[in-house]
Amino acid sequence: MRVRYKFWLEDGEHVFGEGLFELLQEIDRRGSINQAARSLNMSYRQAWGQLKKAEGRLGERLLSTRVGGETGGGAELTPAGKWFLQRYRQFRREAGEAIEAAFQRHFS
Amino acid sequence: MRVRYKFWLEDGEHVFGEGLFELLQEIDRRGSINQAARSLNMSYRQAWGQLKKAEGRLGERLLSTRVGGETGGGAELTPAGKWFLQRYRQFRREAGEAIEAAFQRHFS
DNA sequence: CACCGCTATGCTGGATCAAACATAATGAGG
DNA sequence: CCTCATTATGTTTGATCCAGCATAGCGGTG
Repeated sequence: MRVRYKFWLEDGEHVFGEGLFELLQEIDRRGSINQAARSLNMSYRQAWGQLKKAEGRLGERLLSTRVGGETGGGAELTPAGKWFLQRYRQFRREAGEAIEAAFQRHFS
Repeated sequence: MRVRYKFWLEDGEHVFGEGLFELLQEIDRRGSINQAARSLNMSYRQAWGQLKKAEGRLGERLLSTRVGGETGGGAELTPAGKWFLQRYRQFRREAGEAIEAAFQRHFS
C-alpha cells in the first residue's frame, strides 16, 4: 500500500498542475513544444491545448514561439513561464516530501 | 490563486480516498449508509458502490450491516473500518496542513 | 399482513475527458 | 519552388466515469 497524490493551482478553474509543469520543464530544456511533447509521450495537439488553456486562464503568456525558419520554429519560456516553473518545482518537491513523510508516520 | 490537492491510498488500484473517508465518518456518526449518503448529498447507490469496491480491494470488511428490524437496518464500522478512519483522519490533516504551508511559502 | 426504512444490486443513458486524425501556414535552405 | 520541422487549430471518435432509475428482500411495528 502506498500513497498517491496530486495538487494544482486554481483561480476559480484549474490553472497550473503537474502536466503543465512537466511540459514547461521539457520545453525549457529542448526549445520546442513538439520535442517536449514527444519526450513526454504526448501528442503535440494535447500539449498545445494545455498550454493555450493555461495561458488563457492566467491571462499571461508562458511561452514565446517562433514559426518557420531553419529549425522549423521553436518555443521558449517567457519570464513569467520561468517564474512559474521554478516556483512550482520547489513547492512540488516540498509538498511531495511532506505527504510521504505523513504517510510513513501513520501507515506502514 | 489557491492550491487544491487530493491524495489517496493505492494497492495497485485506488483503495481509500477522500470520498470513502467522509462516508465512513458519516456512517460512524449516523449508523446507516443511507443517512450518511444523504447527509453527504450522494445517492445510496453511489455510496454503496464505493464501499463495496473498497472492501473488495482491501480484502477486508469495513462495515457490518443489519437488514430489517425496527430502524430498517443499519451499518457500523468494523474494527478495521475504525482503524482506517482514524489513521486516515490524522494523516489527511497533517498532509493538508503541510501542503498549505508549502504553498504559502512559495506563492502569495 | 401491509408498511416503513434500510441493505443490496442491475442496468442504461449522458456527460465529460482524452486520443486520433486532418489541415493550414511559416520561413530558412537546398 | 519544394522540402522540412514547427506552430496553430478544428473535428471526430472512443472510453470511461457518474447519475438516475428500477427492483428485490428483510424484519420489526401497528
